[in-house]
Amino acid sequence: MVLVTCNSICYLSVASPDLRRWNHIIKTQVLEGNAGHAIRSYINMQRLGLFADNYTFPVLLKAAGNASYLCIGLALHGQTVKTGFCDHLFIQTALLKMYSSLGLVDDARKAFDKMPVKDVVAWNSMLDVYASSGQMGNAVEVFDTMPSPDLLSFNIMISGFARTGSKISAKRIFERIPDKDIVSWNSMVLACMNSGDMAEAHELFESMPEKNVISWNAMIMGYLKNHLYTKAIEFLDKMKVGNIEPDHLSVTGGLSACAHLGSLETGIQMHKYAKTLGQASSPHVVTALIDMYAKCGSIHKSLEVFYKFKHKDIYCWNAIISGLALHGCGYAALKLLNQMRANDFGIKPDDITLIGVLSACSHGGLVEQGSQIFGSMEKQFGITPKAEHYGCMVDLFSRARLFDSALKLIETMPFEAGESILGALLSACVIHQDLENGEKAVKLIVSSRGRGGLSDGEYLMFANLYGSCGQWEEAQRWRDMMNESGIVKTAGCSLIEINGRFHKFVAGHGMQSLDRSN
DNA sequence: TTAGGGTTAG
Repeated sequence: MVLVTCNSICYLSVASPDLRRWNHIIKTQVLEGNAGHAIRSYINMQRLGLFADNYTFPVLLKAAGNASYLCIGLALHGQTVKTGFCDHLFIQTALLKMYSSLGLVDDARKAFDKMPVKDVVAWNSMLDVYASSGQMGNAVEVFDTMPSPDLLSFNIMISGFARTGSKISAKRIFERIPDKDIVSWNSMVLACMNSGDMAEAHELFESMPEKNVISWNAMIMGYLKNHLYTKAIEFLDKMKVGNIEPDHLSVTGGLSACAHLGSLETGIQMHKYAKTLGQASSPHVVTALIDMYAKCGSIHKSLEVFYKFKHKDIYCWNAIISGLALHGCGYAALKLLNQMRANDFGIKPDDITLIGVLSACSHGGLVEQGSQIFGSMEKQFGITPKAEHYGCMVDLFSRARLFDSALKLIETMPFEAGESILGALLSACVIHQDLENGEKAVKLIVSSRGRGGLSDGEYLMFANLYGSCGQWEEAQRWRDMMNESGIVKTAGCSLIEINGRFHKFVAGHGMQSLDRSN
């Protein structure tokens, strides 16, 4: 038998019934992430008169699931029925998983229900389908029915509850495990973090019998999620002192914290540290660097990192375009949009790219260009505008004082105008001291939500609108209404770094110095 | 066969 390789697709030049060889080839291709090659190998195999067996089908079904090949997946399912392999336990489980990967949870359940005999792998696979899609009610039902749950079953349940931020349910399961492993502990820490209970997360973290890099990252990411950025950096520092080497996600978390704090100095140090760790060219880290430099005010450093990086993917492009938007560089953002689509890179913009581009147009006052892109999103980019895109356009029109266009867009859009869209409209009226249009916006907001449904921010914006136009009595009336409704506005505050120290400005209270604490 | 945040307007 002679194997010929062409573009990583294998052909047998001599028709040999060596099915085991083919199974090995297909399996390797799937493991390498080449689902398309695996399917094509299977087609070639069939051309040679060979048929799939109980080793081939699970791998093929996995390939179809991984690559979201719905039609191929359905055809393979049909073949298993025709050939009788659908009675095979492993193939039934593979079918269940394939439907799950295709996002067809109900079909996965059907495959599960059809199984006459279910082993623990089948039960766990069904549990995982529900837990990873956030359907914890169904997961509990399966978990309670299964005959003998193992450690994996318990861990799947905890991670499912962690994802939905259900700390109490997660803990109930956690406490039932006789021999917890590191996955159980890490998932439980995440459950606490995702439900906002940082104290308990910390307590658990301290009492863990062993920790790995994922345990540390769970703490860093948890603090980030809960907006405790300096705490996140503190944990990264502690990793350095301890024996755990931070990985690319630890560094990404640290950079993200710097971005949120606007701390360029710490960000630069973090960049140096990433270099010493050899992670400065990980795609995650590069994206976080581009974002950090832009958010900390240095768009030039941001561009430098972007241009130096050779393997630019959609995340990098989106990060730099959003960064340019933040800095009001409308034309530069448009230029990069064209560059990414050009043959050299050939990357297809997604909905996030377009949010960045539209906001760049908005900040740069490029009304015509923004409108043109928004109008051709479907045709040119194959992207249906979401509420966020409408929000950018309302912002763009409002900033350019084109209130009629903004109002018209709000009236015709297929969504109910949320707080952010109406807020964009209103804040532009405040800036331009435009009482007439501002009142229109107030009426729109009040009528869409009712007076009882107004947020504290909206009450204050109304008051600001009237105040900015010199209507002090009306402004006071809205403030009074806010106080009457029992809303206490949290004081606005901002952090700024001066010579390595953080200073906090709280509205109405001036400046406080801080030592790296929020 | 179970654990982890790269990019998202105002």
